[in-house]
Amino acid sequence: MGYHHGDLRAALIRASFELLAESGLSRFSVAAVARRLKVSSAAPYRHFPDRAHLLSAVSATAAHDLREAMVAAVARNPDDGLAAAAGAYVRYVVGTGAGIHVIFAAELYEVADDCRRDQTRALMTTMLELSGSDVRLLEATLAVAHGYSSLVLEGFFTKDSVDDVVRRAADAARALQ
Amino acid sequence: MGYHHGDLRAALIRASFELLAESGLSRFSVAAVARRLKVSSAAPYRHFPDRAHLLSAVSATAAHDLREAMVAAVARNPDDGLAAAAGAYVRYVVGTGAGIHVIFAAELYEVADDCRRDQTRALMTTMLELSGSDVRLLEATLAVAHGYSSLVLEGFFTKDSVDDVVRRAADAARALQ
DNA sequence: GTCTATACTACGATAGAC
DNA sequence: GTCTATCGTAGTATAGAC
Repeated sequence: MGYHHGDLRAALIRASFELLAESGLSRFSVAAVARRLKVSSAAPYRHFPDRAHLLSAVSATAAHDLREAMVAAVARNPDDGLAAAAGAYVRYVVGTGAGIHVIFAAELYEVADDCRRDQTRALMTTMLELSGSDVRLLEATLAVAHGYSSLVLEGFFTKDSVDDVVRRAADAARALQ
Repeated sequence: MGYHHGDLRAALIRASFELLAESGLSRFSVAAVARRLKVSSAAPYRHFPDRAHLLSAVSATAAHDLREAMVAAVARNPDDGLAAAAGAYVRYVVGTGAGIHVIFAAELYEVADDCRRDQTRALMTTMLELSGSDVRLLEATLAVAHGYSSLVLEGFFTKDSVDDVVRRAADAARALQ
């Protein structure tokens, strides 16, 4: 194949995101990621011991980026933080396909990965702070945001722009308070 | 194998539900359903031309049963219909694993199946009526119900009883109105 | 660090016997 | 209507060459 990367590890994570955005978690595979990068199907195993650990690295990155997106959205809307965060969640997940079903995927439960643990904890902590430490409000807001994201990814809102859906999700989140 | 069924077709649909409830759509396969019923992996293909058509029959059954569950819940709570329906959605989906991600699965889009089409249309019509033909309210309520269901199936509420989660989902749905 | 090649598993689907 | 047997495909993962 004769293709060399400066940093295949990082490229694998990037390509994983592309695959998730295009086809979702159900179609994610190490082989498909390798194909996308035009490396052999064995190459990824030099950087990740197995499929679950690659997915774990994706989860950690998604948790980090999602948290950043939410924090930025709150900073832009200080009076409407939680709703803005819900909107940011929808925008991020619709764009990347990497929502809580990836970040907290059941197949990752027994994968020990300190980086992922740190990023997911930081994400949860931030979300809890945004909810004023109201766990019930947090879960309801997360349900709305995840629900809207899923409806988009499932193909329910084919003619609606992402901006519209983000707005409606934020409206729904606001109504919960 | 030497095992004979009176009605393998119906048994396949039932076993598919068991599989969905235990392992979710991602682990669903014709082979696994056949194993569960102790018939050969070829037997299902006498009753369904392919995997998608079996899943389509499951989708039709789920749409029918879910609609019935929602209608019954509304009848028990005439003053609080939409929230009760949202609670019934969560209860049904948590129990069966067959929510909108199964009923409206993308892999079924090009499967022609009049039965499924009728059942999914009836389900959507009923839900729209419950929302007073307010499409925005319907989508928000569905997002909440689907969101809570997903959080349960994803393992977020491990120590909470289903009844509790159903109540909280109904509370959240009520807040949207 | 990447390749080629391969073993193993699982699934979808079909052919032909009974 | 179900079986056994089989083919094709795809994915996970490993061994060994370079």
